[in-house]
Amino acid sequence: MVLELQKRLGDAIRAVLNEKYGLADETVPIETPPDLRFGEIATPVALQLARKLRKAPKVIAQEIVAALGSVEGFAGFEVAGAGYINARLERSSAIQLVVRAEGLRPTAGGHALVEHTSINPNKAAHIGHLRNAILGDTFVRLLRAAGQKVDVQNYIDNTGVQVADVVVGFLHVEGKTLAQVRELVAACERRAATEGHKAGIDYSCWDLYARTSQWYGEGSEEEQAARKKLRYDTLHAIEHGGNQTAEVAELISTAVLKRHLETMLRLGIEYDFLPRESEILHLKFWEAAFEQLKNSGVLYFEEQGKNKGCWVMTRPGVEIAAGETDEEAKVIVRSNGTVTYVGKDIAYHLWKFGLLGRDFGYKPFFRYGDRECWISTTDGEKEHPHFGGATAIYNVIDARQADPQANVIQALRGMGHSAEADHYTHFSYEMVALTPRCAVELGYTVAEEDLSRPYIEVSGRKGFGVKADDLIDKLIAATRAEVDARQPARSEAERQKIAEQIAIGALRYFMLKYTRNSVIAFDFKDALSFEGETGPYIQYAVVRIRNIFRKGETTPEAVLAEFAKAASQRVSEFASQLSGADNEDIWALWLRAGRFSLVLDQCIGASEPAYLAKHAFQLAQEFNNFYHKHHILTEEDAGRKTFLLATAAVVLRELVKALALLGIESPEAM
RNA sequence: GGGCGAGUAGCUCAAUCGGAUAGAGCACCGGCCUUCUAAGCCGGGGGUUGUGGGUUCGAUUCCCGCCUCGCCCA
Repeated sequence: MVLELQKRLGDAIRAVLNEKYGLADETVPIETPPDLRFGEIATPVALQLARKLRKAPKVIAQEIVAALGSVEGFAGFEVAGAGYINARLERSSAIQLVVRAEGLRPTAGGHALVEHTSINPNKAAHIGHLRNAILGDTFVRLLRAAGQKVDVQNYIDNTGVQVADVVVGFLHVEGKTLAQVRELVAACERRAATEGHKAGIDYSCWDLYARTSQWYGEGSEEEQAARKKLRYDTLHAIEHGGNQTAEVAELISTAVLKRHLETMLRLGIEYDFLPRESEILHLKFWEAAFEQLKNSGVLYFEEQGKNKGCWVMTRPGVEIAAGETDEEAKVIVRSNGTVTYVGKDIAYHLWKFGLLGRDFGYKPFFRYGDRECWISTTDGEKEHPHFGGATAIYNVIDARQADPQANVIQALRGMGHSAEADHYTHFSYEMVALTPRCAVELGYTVAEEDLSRPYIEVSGRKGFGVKADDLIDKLIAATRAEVDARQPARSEAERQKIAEQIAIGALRYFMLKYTRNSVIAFDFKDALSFEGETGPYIQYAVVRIRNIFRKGETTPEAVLAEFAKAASQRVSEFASQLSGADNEDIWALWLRAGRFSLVLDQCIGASEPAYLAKHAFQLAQEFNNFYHKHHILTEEDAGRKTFLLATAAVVLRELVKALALLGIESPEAM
């Protein structure tokens, strides 16, 4: 409702500016005033025009208001402050728009591809991965709510150095054979089925990875050199494929990947397709991309300087005189012929936009009940869904990867794919670190100089961090204890379900309340909090509303249907329910409820889910205020009671909708 | 050395393209459960927005210098 009326006001003012002053295409900033006494929508447009028109801002504002006349949906306009134009809405018609949930749908169409999670399949997922997956999954939900077709991908680097390290661990630190690793993987799966995910292969790999990383640095210089060689020989064997080492890597990475999918499923996170590095290598994506890069002149062969013998990338705006070399140029193919990570990433992104001319093979990998998650393979099934060929892509990748991401975009642009480069979004976010206190609490030894720092970076290599499943378990245990105390009459299964809903709500909200470029200094005290600005606070507001309808023996749907039917005859009654100082909070609540499409628009425009998290919290907060001030079920005036019930019903609908987009369920009881 | 990000209340964070009195949560202090659930509500103290300049009718926001911290690259 608010978005629609903002747009209408902006259009009306632009028309006035055009007619009255001959100003075409003037941007009209639309704002929300700091207080309801200034109206509901405002613009400082007169302030910015003062110099151009050489008139006092107040005079311009008055002229615009006079020329505006009446605008549908608005009760009036006034000039305030230094020259603001404040608009007041026609409240009774505005609430009808809110009841009907009318708003501008953001332009639908387009095929978006969101890549998130992308955990190295060599150890258990940790809290940093949770932030990535929750941000990505929430953004997928937002895009879909805006009417876009979205494919969700989780890129799997199953041939990288991290996987190689656990393979070295199994084969050379622990001295296992392929058959023994196969048996271990199977044993872990059996044990995890009965003992829970702590018995999973990802947990054993967590420790082994840390041990192996340490092992590389131990022993004499000769031993260390031999171990380093072993590491790279293992990596190359895995990349090449078709040998026992690669088979171990395949076993481990596949088993760990399955665990990751299970962990994420606990949070309601699902994927459509899992493209793997092994297929990017074996299906020779790079070779196809290399030809295109050479032909388009993006890559050139360096004849001299420190990058002699490498294929490097031209840099926009950098002129290299004849005989000179660009020492800062990005190396894509090293002088020994190996391709850098950025090179392979360029090939992969050409595929994402349907520009590579090659495709993966596909086979089903993981079942979500009603649908299948597919994985890449060299020889796939004949019948499969089509992935790739997107018109817009979003890569949920942490801020440390900003440079390589920029390099890929630069390569696409250099190849002439400027439309694709424009629709390539590095959905960047900062890391999740641990507070020193939290690290000490977990039993890690923290260096003296680190104790005074605000946070310490987690490190999989050191085995330093909080595992995702451990955190989820801890949250469920805490919520379960509370639910058991509050809901003794409910069944075991019901209590468990509610506890899980609250725990996941707390976790997802915690990861979404911070804007993306803020480092989260993780602490159990904050993450296990269920009060104040948290998921459970919002869920609690939902439960309160549901209780009102339960005790009132009616439903939100019935109330809203009746309300909508009678609306046209009751305009003046609504107006009186919403006027007067005592009702200002009720109007504020309706207004907040009507902001949804505006917030959705802003979230997508800024790639920032935190705005919706904040919106949901504010709506819940204003509802709690309303809840204490107006007692609905004991209201004696029937018309008033219906009006209050309709208010609660609309807030319920908006809260449930917003929570669902944040991936948070709304419990029946708490 | 170069690049990117950050610095706002005791702590953790917001602040819609430069806009009206810089807002929340936590913590602290004081109230509110015989009512639709207190995982809640109300009230209170808390700020030279790192620092020095500049642009502007107006700067937490934009520009320049400096300081501190983090990350990436060489």
